[in-house]
Amino acid sequence: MMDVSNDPVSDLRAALDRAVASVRGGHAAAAPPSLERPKRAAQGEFATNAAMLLAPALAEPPREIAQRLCDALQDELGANLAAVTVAGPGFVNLTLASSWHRGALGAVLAAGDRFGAGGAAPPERILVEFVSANPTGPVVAASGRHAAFGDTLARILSHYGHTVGREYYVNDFGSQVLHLGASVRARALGEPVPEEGYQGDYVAKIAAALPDAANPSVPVSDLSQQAVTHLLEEIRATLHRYRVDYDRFFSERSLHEGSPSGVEAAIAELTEAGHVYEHDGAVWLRTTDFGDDKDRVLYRTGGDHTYFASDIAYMQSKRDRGWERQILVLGADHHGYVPRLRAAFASLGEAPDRLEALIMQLVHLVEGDERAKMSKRRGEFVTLDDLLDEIGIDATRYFMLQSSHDRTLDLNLDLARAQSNDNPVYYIQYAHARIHSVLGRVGPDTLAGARAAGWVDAPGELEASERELILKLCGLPEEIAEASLRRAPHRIAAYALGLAQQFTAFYRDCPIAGAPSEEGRAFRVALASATGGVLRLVLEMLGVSAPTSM
RNA sequence: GCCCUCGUAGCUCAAUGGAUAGAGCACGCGCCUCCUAAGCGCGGGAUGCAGGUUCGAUUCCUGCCGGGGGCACCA
Repeated sequence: MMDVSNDPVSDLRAALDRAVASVRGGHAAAAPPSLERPKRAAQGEFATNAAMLLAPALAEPPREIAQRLCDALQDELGANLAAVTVAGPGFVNLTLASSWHRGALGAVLAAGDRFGAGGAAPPERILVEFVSANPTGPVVAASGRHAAFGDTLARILSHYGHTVGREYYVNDFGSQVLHLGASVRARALGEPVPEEGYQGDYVAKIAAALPDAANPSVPVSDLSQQAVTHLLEEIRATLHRYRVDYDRFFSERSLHEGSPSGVEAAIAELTEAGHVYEHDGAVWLRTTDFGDDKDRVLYRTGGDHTYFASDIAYMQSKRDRGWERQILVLGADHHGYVPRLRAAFASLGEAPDRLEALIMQLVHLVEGDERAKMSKRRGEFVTLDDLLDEIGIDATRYFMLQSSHDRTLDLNLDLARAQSNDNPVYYIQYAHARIHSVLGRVGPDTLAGARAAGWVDAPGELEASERELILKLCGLPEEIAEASLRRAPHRIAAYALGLAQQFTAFYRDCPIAGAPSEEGRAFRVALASATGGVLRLVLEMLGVSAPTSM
């Protein structure tokens, strides 16, 4: 559970709940009341719709209920409440006193790197599988979206209190891999690459790197495995450069080894549960029992397993290794596959909602007026490494994370190249560097003293941009919760930009090193320090570096 | 044809039932004796169309239009 004393907004919500309880008597509200930041400054620092929600049950005008709620809030919050008013159709607007803001800053500083952490209720063991591109070529630029999304989602869920694993499912078994091997062999011998093969120049590089490439006594199937191993190392290195590291690269091949193999064990379990039947010489899973629109084949006529069978065995493996929830980050071209996966998951006796498929929309790399085609087989693609060389790791990660995963993303290469300094990520990093610079100016003793000070009883009113910045900082726990619950890393990208903007406004309005009083200087140093810490925290979640000078 | 998904400023994106829809880029005009001008201020500009539910809809529902994707004993 969240440590309530380190989340000022949670404390405020608790006070609101008590006030609402005293007003509503025995009546129940239709929904929990909101407590949110209004868009306009004239509407206070927080607003609640509680009175409007209570109106039907109490059969009274919302504004009258709101007036009683104002009195109850005044009793709850005492001197920490500067103003409370009824507005519009029955909103209650609150403005907090400077003592509240000072206390809130103290709570943020006390929380440190744990600010906004641990809200998950209950914490779960969650496995996030992402990218999982076939190991038949380098990582393409578009996979950078999947990689950044999956990785940052994992970081956010982890901060929120879940136990999170990252896996990459390696399709190292089957005909695509054999095509790769045949292509490498053809390149090594200077022969034309087969129709079904891979044409890219990278195939020639692999051929040059593998001693057995042209050796006729080494069968193509062995060569295929060597090529996969080689490519997998490249993939791992590229993703590591992109700050994406996995707990495990899970081999599909391993599901076919041993006796019984993973696939055999999975199908045995499904058979035991009565979901499997034979028809026309093939073995089928009755996925229509769990919402799919047709049954699916596990073993084809002739005995070959389908990829679906391997996928089921992999889901079983995840389950048996103790993962309570499985998140799959899939490409838009796989969404038709989801109903059968969900049906198979249910057939394994799991609650269907514990398998979540997040469908990523496409990334288009735009160059000039054209969308670059990215086909591995034709060798016409931009690799993730190319993109990182071109616009940098920080800009790539931020750009990929900026938009919601269910929207298509056009990444304009010309723009990214020409205007990389205008990317929002630099603005955020600049705010962080500036904080570091200012804090260096005041010296370590002042900094330590400022951080340790208690602010609650200090006199004096705060400047508007000081209050706004504190409120922005206080918004982090809620953003973490939203980003976690909605699987929406882009919220954190938007928050980071907003926080940087709020800091810049404070920096403009309020001299830090040159504050008029000693007490005010210490307070501003503490505020800048807290902001730097939260910026570092969110940049870390985004996988973007937090430079101390620029 | 059927199914899924997305349409918000010129462009890239925010906003999961709240009040006058927010940023960045681009554009126009102003700001460096001043803790980093990679910055700040001011200005114009947007919810695809039509209904419905609601005190209140960018948000939920229906239809239409437009983009993307999917409808294999392929991988």
